[in-house]
Amino acid sequence: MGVRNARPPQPTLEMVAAEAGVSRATVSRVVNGSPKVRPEVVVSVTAAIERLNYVPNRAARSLASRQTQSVALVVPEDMTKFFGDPYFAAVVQGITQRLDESDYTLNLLVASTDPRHKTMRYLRAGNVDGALVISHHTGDSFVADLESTMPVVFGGRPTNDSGANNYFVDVDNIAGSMSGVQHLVDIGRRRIGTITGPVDMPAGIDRLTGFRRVLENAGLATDAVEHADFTAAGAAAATRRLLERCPDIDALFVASDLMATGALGVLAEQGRAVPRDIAVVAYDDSPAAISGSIGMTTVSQPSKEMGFAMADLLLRLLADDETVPHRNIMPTSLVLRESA
Amino acid sequence: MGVRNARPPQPTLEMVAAEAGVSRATVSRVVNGSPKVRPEVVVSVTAAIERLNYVPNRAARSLASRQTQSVALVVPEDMTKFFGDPYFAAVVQGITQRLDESDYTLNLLVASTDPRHKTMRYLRAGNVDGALVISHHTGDSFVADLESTMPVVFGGRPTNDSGANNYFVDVDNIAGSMSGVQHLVDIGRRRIGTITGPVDMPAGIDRLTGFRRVLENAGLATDAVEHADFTAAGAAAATRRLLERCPDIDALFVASDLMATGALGVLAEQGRAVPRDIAVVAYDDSPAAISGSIGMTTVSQPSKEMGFAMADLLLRLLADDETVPHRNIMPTSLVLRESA
DNA sequence: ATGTGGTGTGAGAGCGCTCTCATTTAGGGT
DNA sequence: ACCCTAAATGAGAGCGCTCTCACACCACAT
Repeated sequence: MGVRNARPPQPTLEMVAAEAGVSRATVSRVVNGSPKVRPEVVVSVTAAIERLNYVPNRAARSLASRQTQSVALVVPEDMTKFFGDPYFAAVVQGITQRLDESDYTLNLLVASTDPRHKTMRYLRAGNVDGALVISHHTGDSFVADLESTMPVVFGGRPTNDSGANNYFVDVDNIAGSMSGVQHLVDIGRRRIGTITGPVDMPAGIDRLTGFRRVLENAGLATDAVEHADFTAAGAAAATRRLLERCPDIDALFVASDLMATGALGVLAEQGRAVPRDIAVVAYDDSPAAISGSIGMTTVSQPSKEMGFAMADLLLRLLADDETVPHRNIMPTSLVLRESA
Repeated sequence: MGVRNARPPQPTLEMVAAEAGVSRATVSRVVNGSPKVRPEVVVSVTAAIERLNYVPNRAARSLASRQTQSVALVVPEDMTKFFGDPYFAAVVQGITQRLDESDYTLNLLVASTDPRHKTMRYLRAGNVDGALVISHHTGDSFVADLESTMPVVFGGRPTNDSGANNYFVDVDNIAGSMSGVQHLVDIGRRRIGTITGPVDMPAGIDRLTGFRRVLENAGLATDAVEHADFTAAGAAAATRRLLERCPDIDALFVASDLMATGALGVLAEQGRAVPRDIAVVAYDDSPAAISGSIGMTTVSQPSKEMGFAMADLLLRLLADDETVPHRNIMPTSLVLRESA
């Protein structure tokens, strides 16, 4: 184990109490902002804390209070995917924004392939009071275990939302994708293809459903579908397959901005002009939508606000707020740029 | 505070001990893999643990052992910057790779503007056994406090590396940038400009120093310098300034791949062909170097390996390994692609 | 029989905090 | 003067674990 390179020991509550000439309990009250301490005592205790540069020990505190004041963000994806997609950046930003207003801290658990087990142990070991889960797949069974242990809020409708007792924040992905695809129909496109997200994720499934629904309503073919994995490279490959199979498409609905960057690359490479030859509508309205040489028309979802809402929901759950709604469905809107 | 939505209480060591008919101490030994327990006892205790689905409580453990088995990665940048730059993704990946082999967990602290204080409190509250710091700036005084509290390993030479008792992993940024700039000289460019990183960061300063050194050796002008902030947008603006001030440049050394994407955008926009009109050499060899339409010639640094090395160094420090070297300088190499 | 030296196990004292009570103190009311 | 109440404080029992000892036990040698 090792003796740890010698460090000056941190001051304890006990020491502060001695310094201030009061009991441990009183110092604890001051630290926790209890109203029932005489003002002058508060002052002297605060001074003692200052003098000793005291910081309460988290382990002791959480052992005694059975709370950790921290929450986890569980992301069942590998690092590359997590860092590669600006969508995650936005969500995390929203989450931290809300958390910064509280005194909870965030624990990022990007649980790729193997350490799924390790992550669960970490969570169950009482390291956090609650969890936020984003980008979960059908196969992610660990979620059920998690929910029996602590409050959980999902980003995106959970795959097993049968009981309706899950808490989650989402957009109406079907309506969102419908607005995007409808736009393609409205501008006169008739042979519309799509690059989908993973079909083991609600966001992937629902956006595909929206696509189909619009085309069926319009009496158009719905066979130009290729699946991808929410990565640029995966979308590029899918786009190649699609162009090979359906060379006649005049429009493309891509289930995320990041994937659209991949698709646009292939389109350029094959000499298909956007939007003239092929109009493209993407999804997310993340920075990826405007980083390229051509601005993307995309279904905008308030990713950052969703992160904020998730954290807010969880915090209220942790505060035993009885009034919290189980689901928070946020609005999407179509943002028109150059690609369609 | 709230009573926490009722959850089945987690089993404790005590309960496992009762279940297995041994003492707490023995269960503790089994859990911690002590060799001095009779094999048959190990079996029965393990069975009891399994039966109760026991997971040790981290708070209690760390209170008693004075260790947390987790380390922090402190990044004094805002979220957007952190998520925007693939360099960070690579480093984090390397860190987690090393940590996954151990039983330490990572705590990501992306400490933007305000919560610097909050971060320090978190760290000093004994939440982690040690810290990794990347992307630190001259003004980041909190680092000194940190070092007096726990072992710290830096990614990149610390700004105050006076005492030489800091631990860090880095590349020779001066030599690295020299190799890149020298290449520009070697291919016959004579009016070479640079977009630098922030000059309050060693990586920014050193890469600029390398730039200057090569040009001075070659008897070329070193005035075509514009400062940026390691973001694509910042670099784009700097490139515009530079082209305005020195329209005659025939080569550009950009201090990071991400910044180079911004520079290339401006170059394209202004109709300067790369590499014909302006040859570009970047730095990092991150995915950003190959994601664009033109492959970047770039100074490759082993970002992921550096993350791995940082974590490795810290873990050895935590294990009281006396033999750890204070600094680990890793090699760079020039990767030739199309941009120069 | 007695001693000697392991080796596995249990008892028990904390780790630094919170929180329930009991106790003290001050302030009315009669 | 008295009692009664309310407010401020302290004493002390844990929270679930680790870790130091002391002890019991079993060879094996004397």
